[in-house]
Amino acid sequence: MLSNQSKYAIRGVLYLAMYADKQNKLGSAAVSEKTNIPAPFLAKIFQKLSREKLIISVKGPSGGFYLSEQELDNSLLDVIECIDGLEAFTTCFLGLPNCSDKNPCSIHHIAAHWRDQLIAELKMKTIGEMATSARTGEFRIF
Amino acid sequence: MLSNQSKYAIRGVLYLAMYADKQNKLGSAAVSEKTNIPAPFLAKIFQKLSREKLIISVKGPSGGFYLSEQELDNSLLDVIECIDGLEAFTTCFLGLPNCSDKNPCSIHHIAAHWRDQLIAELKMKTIGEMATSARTGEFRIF
DNA sequence: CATTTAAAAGACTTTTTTATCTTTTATTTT
DNA sequence: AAAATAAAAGATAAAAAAGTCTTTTAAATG
Repeated sequence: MLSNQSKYAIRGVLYLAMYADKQNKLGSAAVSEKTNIPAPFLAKIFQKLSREKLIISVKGPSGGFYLSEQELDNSLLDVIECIDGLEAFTTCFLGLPNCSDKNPCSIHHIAAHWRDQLIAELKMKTIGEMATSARTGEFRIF
Repeated sequence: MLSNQSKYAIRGVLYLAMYADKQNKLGSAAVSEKTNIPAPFLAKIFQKLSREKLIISVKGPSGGFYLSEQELDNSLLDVIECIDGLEAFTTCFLGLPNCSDKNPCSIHHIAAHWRDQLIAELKMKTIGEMATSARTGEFRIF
């Protein structure tokens, strides 16, 4: 469903949201160590995310990555969209070109409804909300 | 979510279920032409399916592939399982090793419910039922 | 029984995804 | 301004998935 890149991106961003801020920036190497995400790969992913303004990057000494209020307001779906795009969510489950509610493929009715729900939920959840939940121990990110 | 192989497998099997039987076997080349699935790739997929007894293969003149009553009773999930396995459905959405209801990842609650429903429905639907629906024009497979 | 037909099996190629490494650029501190 | 630090960018490598081709094996028909 999600590519490894997207999975790593979500985990990396949530780690930053939880443990980094303007005063305490974190390098990709540090996050890699804590989350067991391959370091150079995570660096690439952070590059993409910062280019799309989903995280803030600061070069030089005491530089690193963090999220401000603004970035914390983005949704999980924004992160996925930045890395994978939305094709996996919007294209037919069986890969048929003209599949739709009016002209459904064999598993359209099974899949489409539930997929819409998933998208809706991923769109609602902000990074900040998720980080708060994680801090209260509601779930873990590594 | 599903690999191309699984998508092709579902479409190929449904085509056989609809248009082939013991008297009228179909070769992979014929199915390929009708469904626009790359011919040698479909042949590979049919090999796997016949090895797992999800379709019947007969060699020689007037040979080909078809499904008998027995095969028509298998579920869509059986086809997916034969090709991709069930990992995509059973492993954590974020790839965390110990993710479970008790010890959830950040999107576990969002994703797990959705996925369970999808599995349940794919398990219920038999190839035969799907083929019948397709014949009545309820949906299309190419 | 030889020939023909069609699938099985397996080797091989290409493309995509995943991952790594090196060089460059920007920022801060001294 | 120079040195040090850390991310950006881009080139490269490895692995997996997708797709193709060739040879072998089995069955049926004349």
